Amino acid sequence: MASVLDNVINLCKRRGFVYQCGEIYGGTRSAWDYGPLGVELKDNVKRQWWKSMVQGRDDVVGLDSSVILPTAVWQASGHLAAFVDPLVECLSCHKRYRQDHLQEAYAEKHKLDDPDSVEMDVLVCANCGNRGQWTEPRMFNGLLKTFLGPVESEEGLHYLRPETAQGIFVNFAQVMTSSRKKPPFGIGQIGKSFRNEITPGNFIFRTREFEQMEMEFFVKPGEDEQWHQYWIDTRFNWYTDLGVDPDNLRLYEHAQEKLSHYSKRTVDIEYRFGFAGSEFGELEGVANRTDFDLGTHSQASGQDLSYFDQASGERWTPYVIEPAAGVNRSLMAFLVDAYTEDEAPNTKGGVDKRTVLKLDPRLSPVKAAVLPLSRNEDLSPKARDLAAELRQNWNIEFDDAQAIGKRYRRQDEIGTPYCITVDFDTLEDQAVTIRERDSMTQERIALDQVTSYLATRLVGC
RNA sequence: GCCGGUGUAGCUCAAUGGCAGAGCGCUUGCUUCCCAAGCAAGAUACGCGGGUUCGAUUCCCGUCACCGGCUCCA
Repeated sequence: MASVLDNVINLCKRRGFVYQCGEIYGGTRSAWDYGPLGVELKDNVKRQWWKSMVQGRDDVVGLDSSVILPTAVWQASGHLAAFVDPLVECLSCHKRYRQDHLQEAYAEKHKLDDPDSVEMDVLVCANCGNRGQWTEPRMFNGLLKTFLGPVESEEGLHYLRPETAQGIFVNFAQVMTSSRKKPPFGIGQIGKSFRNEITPGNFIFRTREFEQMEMEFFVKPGEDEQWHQYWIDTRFNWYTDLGVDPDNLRLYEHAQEKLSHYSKRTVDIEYRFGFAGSEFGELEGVANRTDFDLGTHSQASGQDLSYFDQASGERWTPYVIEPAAGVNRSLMAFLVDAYTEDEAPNTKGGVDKRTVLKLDPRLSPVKAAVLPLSRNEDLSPKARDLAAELRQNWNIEFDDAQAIGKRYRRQDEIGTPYCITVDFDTLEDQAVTIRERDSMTQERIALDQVTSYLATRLVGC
């Protein structure tokens, strides 16, 4: 039995939302390419985020910082140390473990204070029961390396960012003064990040190249906990406002001892993707990063990144609340949540399956399709003219191939909210039939009113 | 990276050590055609490399990719 997730993946490949990267050369894992419909959808997701998180708010400004930063940034941020994990492998069954996890588990069980002192030859493989048979630990680095400059040497070693956040922290003081903002305020940014994941997988869910929508919100210490809750709620509502069923969303509170090196508290927003192993998958983490980042960058760079509060005469380093969302993951969640299979009557008196993407129109890759009732020397040009007019404002498809019913279904499948039919009566009454996707209701609208008809219904697109 | 599984058309699946098949989809034409209609025509596949063989999509080896697990978290 194919799951909704399988159906969505299939639809994505079939209709050109997502292609496998480098497929003609056998493909590569790590990344995916977005086709004609995929790029529209992804762009719409990003635009909606930007509108609600940056443009729509007086207390947030935007930024676009670079992928490559000075190596010192990653030194200070802790990523060079924290993104490296020691891995060991059981010589008997070849199962792999993180060495520090094994040591911690052993130390806890035997009430030892120092996990680092636990020798490998006492550790037992949980999978096969073999004791003390391990490979030497190998360091696994999660950062992608590249070499800058004419000669490939260690001096040219740089890293691609594993998160966009650091670009915000290092620009904090400049943005604050040039935009004349003061805490509480935020800096938002959308961009690509890179992580050398051990196992990419679950379609576009985990990849080595991915896109993030991050916002760092700077607040006065002591006010951080209220703001943290505010952003958890605000971000949860963003998904439901764009049509995601709240029953398919949940909040996941990170255990205290498993928090990232920078975080005091993190709450994830997860979606019920229906993965084989774990049903839910993370869309977004909302973290309280405290003053960790500005603090370490102040210290390492020698630049003062604190804020002088004139009202109270105090100087403090802001705390940071970070809602960090995955573009590709949320795109996937919107698709899975919108996917429905209706039953619709057909001309033969039977019932057909109708696949409909019930996407919010703001996310739909195509806003309307213009369909002449049949391919005809009078109807097709008339319809092309209308499509050209509407294209000034929206992404519009024109389709006159094959039967009209089939064309409606094709549009339903990609989530197009409106289908506009030019028929033989149009030549007489200068009006068209507009059919709405979910209700399948039809209205007769004068040709010169079509733009304003759509404009009132496609608000925010 | 390791363990297990899988690679045939856009999709879902057949068959075969000797010319590669279907359904759906797609393209073109015809039909005044409003919810996957009909008729006709057409395009498209054995993941890649090597070996065995007179001959390999089929058997063997390697490789690449995908799926499931380990590790990760946007």
